[in-house]
Amino acid sequence: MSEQQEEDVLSGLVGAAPALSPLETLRHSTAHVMAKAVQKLFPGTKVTIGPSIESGFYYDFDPPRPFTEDDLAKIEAEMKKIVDANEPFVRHELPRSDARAMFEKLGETYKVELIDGFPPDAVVSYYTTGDWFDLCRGPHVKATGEIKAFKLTAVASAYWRGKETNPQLQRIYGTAFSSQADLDKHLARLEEAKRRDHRRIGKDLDLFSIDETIGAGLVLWHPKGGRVRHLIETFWREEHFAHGYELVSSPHIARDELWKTSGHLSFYKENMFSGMDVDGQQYLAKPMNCPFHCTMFKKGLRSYRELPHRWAELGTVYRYERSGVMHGLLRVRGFTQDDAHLFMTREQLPGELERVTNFCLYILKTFGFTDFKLYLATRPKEFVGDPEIWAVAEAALLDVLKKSGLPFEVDPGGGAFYGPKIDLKLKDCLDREWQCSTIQVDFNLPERFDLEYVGQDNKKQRIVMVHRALLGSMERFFAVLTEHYAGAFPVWLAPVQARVISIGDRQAPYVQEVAEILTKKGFRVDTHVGGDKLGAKIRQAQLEKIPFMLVCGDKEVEARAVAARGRDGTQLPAMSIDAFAEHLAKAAAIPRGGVAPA
RNA sequence: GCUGGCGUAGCUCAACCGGUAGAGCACCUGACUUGUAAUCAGGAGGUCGCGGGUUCGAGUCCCACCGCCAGCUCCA
Repeated sequence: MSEQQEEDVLSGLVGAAPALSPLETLRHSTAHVMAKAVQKLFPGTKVTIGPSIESGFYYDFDPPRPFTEDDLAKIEAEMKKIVDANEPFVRHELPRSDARAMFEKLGETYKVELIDGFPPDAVVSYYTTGDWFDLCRGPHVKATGEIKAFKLTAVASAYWRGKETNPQLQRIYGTAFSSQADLDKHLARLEEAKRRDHRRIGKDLDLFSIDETIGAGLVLWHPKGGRVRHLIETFWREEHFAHGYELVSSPHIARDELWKTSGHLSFYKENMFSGMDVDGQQYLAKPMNCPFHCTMFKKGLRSYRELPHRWAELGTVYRYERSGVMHGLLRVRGFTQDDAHLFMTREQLPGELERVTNFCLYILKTFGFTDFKLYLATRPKEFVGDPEIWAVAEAALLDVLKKSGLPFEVDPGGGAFYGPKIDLKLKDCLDREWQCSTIQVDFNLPERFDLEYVGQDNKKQRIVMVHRALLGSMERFFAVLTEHYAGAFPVWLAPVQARVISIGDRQAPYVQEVAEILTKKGFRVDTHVGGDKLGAKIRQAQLEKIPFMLVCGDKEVEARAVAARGRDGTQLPAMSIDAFAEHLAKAAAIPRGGVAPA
C-alpha cells in the first residue's frame, strides 16, 4: 500500500462518516461481520482495519495463529449466522480519551495506536453489531440482513500499516455484492481471467517457458512466442527508422568502472547481479542500457548542428528481483527493454517530448491498446539539477499530456530524483496495472558522464537527456498483449496465420502445394493432414487460435480452391488460392496507428 | 524477503490412517479416409522438485534447499 492509500484508509477511522457508495458501504459492513465472526471463532485475535477495496474488502487481524484456507469456510458459516440474525449497525460516539481507555481495556493495541494518531479533541465513533463493536467512522448498512451475497476469497499476510519492519498481520480478502447474481457474475469474470492468464496461454500455445534449472525469472521463448516477438521487434525497428531513430547495440556486461561513473553502484547495487572477476577486473551484468549510450555519445565532439540524437536499442538487462515478486513474464529478472535515449539541447526538450509521446501512443494503438492509464510524475523532495529546467520539463510534459486529449493523473513528487516523467500503465487480465511505456527526463547522467555539445556560441553546453521505453520490455509487453487478445493475436502478429487442412489423405499433395504457395508469398502457414476426422483438425486449429483454416477436400482440389473458415467460426465462400492470398493480405495488414482487430 | 498454500507422466489431476504409482488428453503404432470444435484399438511414458532424516517400509511424516501460486513489501 502506498503512503497515500494508507492515509486514505486511516483517515477513514475518525470524524464524520465518509461518503461511500452503496456497494462500498455494503462491503465495509461485510468486513465488520467478518471481524465479528473471526473474533468469536478465534478468541485472542486483535482487530485492525477493514476497508472496502475495488473488488471487495479485506480485514487485517492479529490472530494467535495464522489462518488457513480451511478456516475461511468456518468463518463464512459464522458470518451467515450473523447475517441471518439481522443485527443492526449502530453508531456511537465517545471523547478520544474514553475511546482509548475502552480499547486499551480490551487489549486492542492496534486500535489504541490508531486512536493515538487522532487529533486530541477528536470525537471517536464506533459501531455496534449486536453484542460486538468496532472502532469505525462508518458508514454502514442498517443491519446485517442487508448482506445478501458475499464470499471470502483469500487469506494472505500484510504488514501493519504497510511497513515491512512492522509486525505481519493476517489479511482475509472477501467480496460482497447486492445480489447473488452479481456475485456469480464477478466469480465468472475471475474464471474468465484465469483463461486469459498469459502463463496459462503461454503453456497451452507453446509460446514460452520458465525453467527452474535455468533460474527464476529467466525466460525461454519457444518458436511460436519467438515468432510473435520477432514480428513485434521488426515492426518496432521499422517504425524507429521511420521516426528518426538510429539503432545501436551494447554488451550485456561492463566493468564496475562504468557503474561507478553512472552511479548505479551506489544507488542501484541491490538490484544488480553480483559481479564476476575477469583478469582481476570486476564486471557486472547491466541493469540498464543508459550508461552504454552515454559512453557512446562521448565518442567525438558533438555539435548542436547534429542534435538531437535518438538512439534506440532492444537491450537485454538483468535485475535482481526479490524471490517473492516474480510473476510470469510480467516481472522477471532478465528482460529486453525497447529502450532509447534522446540527447538534445534544452531548447529541443519540449518538441522532443511531444514527438516521443505521440510516437508512443501511435505504437500502442497499433497493437490495439486504448485502455491505459497515464501518470505525470513530478519533482520529488530530493532531486538533482536546476529547478528552472525541472519546471520547463514538467511544463512540457504536462503540455504534451493535455494536447493528447487523454485523461491522466498527476503524481506529485513521484518523479525520479533525476527528472520528471510520464508513465503509462497497461492492465492485465485481472485489471492490475503494469508500467509499460515511460518517458523520463534525466538531469543526472549528463552531469555524471559530462555530456556536452558545442553550441552556436562556440561554448560547451550541457546535454539534456531523455530515457524512454514504449513497450517497456518485450516480456512484460508480450504478457499484456497475450492477455489482451486471450492468445488470439491479430493476424499481423499471429505465429501461424493459416492452417491448410485435408479432409482425407488424398488431398495431402494439394494441401502441401497450397501451403507452399502461401508461404512463398510471405504468409505464415502450416498444414494438418492425416487420419484425423475433419472435426478434430478444426478443433485443433481453433484451440491454437489460428486465424484461418483452409479446408481442402476433393471439391477444392478439383477447383484449385480453398474453403476458408475464420477462427470466429465464420465461413468464407470457396475461393481460389490467389483470392485467399489477397484476403489474407488484407487481414494481415498492420493497423498502423489504428486499432488492431481482434 | 515475509505469511499461507502447493510441487506426482509433456499437460490437467488421482492415490484412505505411511505398505512400494493411476486416469484423461497429448505422444507412438495399427485400423479407419472422414466436409467444419475430440474415430477406434493397442503401446510407450514417472529416481513422485532436489538433498538429508525418522521407519522393517516414505509420494505420504520431519528438516533444509529450489521453484510455483495468492497477498504483502519491493519494483516503475
